[in-house]
Amino acid sequence: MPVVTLPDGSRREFAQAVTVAEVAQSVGAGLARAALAGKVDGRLVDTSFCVSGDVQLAIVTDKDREGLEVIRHSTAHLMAYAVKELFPAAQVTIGPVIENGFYYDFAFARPFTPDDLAAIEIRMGEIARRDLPVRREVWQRDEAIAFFRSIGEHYKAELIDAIPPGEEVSLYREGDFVDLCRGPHVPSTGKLKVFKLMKVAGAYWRGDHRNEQLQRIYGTAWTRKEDQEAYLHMLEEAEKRDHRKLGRQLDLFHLQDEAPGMVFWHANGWTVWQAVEQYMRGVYRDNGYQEVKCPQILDRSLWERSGHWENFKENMFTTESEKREYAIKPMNCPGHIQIFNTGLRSYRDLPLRYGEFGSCHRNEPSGALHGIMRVRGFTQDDGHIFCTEDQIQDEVTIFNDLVRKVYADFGFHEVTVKLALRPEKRVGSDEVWDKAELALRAALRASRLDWDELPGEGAFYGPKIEFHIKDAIGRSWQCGTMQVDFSMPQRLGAEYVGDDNSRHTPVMLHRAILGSLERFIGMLLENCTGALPLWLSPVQVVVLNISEKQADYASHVARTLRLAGLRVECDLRNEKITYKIREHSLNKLPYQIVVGDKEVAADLVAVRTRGGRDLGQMPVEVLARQLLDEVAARSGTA
RNA sequence: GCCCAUGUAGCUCAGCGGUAGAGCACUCCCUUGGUAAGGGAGAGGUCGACAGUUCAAUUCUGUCCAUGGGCACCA
Repeated sequence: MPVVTLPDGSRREFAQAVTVAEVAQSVGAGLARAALAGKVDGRLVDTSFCVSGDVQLAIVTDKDREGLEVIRHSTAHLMAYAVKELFPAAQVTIGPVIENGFYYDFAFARPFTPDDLAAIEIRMGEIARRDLPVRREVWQRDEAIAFFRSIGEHYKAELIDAIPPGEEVSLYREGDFVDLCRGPHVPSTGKLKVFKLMKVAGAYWRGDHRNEQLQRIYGTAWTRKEDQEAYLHMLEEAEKRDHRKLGRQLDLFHLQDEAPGMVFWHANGWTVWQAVEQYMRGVYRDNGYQEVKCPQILDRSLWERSGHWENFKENMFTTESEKREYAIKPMNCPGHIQIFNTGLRSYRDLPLRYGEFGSCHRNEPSGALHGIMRVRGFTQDDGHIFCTEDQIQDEVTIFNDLVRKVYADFGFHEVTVKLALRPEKRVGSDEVWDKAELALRAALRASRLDWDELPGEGAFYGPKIEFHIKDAIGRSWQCGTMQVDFSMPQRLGAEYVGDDNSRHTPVMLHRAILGSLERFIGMLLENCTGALPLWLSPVQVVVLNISEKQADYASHVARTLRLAGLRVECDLRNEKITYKIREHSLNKLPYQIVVGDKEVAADLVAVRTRGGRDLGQMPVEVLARQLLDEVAARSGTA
């Protein structure tokens, strides 16, 4: 006699075992129609799930987040069904839910074309309208494997083979389509109404590039048509925030065919760069770093000793001269160790912190390049801290706080933190890795940060904390990082004399706050849609004359503001004031000063912001002071 | 590197087996105008590169290069 407790606390008693659907029906016909799944004692199940004992039960509908996930998962199956109907020779593999939708990977002899996608989407709609019931079946694993082999689904057979013994093998059947799946799914295909196929892409079987490449079809699915439209609209809007578009519009930088992955910084972009770099130089200065600068090119033997050659030679640019082979530096750490090694260091010198704006080159795979976010020539705000084991946690904790302060100054408040743990290919003993990973966890806890752990994603010499920021369309990019390294100092012979008067190897912390200046500036642009805060704007103020008569006065105003330390332009073109204002506003120029006869007569300036806010008339000295305050505060501009 | 798509004027894009078109930007002229586009005229392109098919290729085919979206990679 099961007693079912609903989320509102009400209890229902049943004479015998009941399904989730029947419980929903007992509450009301409307709820029964809306039911997509159930949540029994916190576990998501099908509406056909049978409740035999006393449980907490919630009926999941399209109002619930889980309901949307079930819809997306079932839509992935619907797509696989449609693909199998249209292309029986295609093999199905996996089809998970992802943010905003789902994908499904297929093995098929020829590529799916955009026309195929359109046909698949139409067929999906037809199958959905058939309103086929979706039924769960539990199979014996050997039978399931034999079954999928018999219908030519070899990937599915392989997947079942990999399910741990003792775990249930569940299949879902809708119409003629049967798929291995943990579930749950919607009760029938008629629940799937709002979806759209987005794109086709290649993807490796089991995510391994040594395996065959499958074809992945991405789709989006929603509970309501309006939600899908809003999502598609959001994507369109996000395109306008693309840093590549903004870079062109605002005349910041460009890339061209002759230099793939290397940036041409224009005067405006370089001004932004300098504002960022000078700010970071202050961060070095105020936080106990010594700024240094190392050679661009170093002998191959050094990279062999550091371990970089073995791990990354394919991705290093090399050059040779007089029978010596060199590598263009992909990293700054070996250079910093060379500086460390020039003197006999004492434990009293530690922690010793070096910082560099290090220009690095890496021959990244062509497919990895992305605007200025992922490039081949880039500049890191790279630092290395030489310290003792006892100092690690403090240094990492201080760094964690510093990163968040710097990000806040740049207007980033949503930062996700990840901890990448030992990879398969690594140097150093397990004992050393245990120590390094524990140290980073302890520091993260001390900084009261939440983090996700990424097994196998660490650097070859140590684990790393990663600070991620999202771009305009929600892709996550690593910017800051903190890495503990017990190996490289030893490999490159770094030593200090301890208080016991004997030699020790220091620990090395690799750290960057921005990561690469290129990427960080790209993120900045997308984050503010090109409307940079005043302190970072390439041109902060433009002075506009209404007609020729005020040209001298306008020049005088511009000169005054420039002498006050602002970046100022004067626009004396023979154009209407409305025309000039429109153009500078589109260029996101923060402050526009209008001077006409009235301002000349009163010795004032009329000020407006790029957002169209009228700040009225004021003496130019007052304006200068206000703007300098805004620069100092690093705040945004309307 | 792999899969798919794309590459035409400075930018955004249309077009087509018979050697190219729009809007904006640019130059000149008129206009001296008070807070997001005043009017007129003009100039500008070996249609990404190289091969092939063809009487004829920007258009069709192939290779390469680059870009975009994914995958893989990311010290």
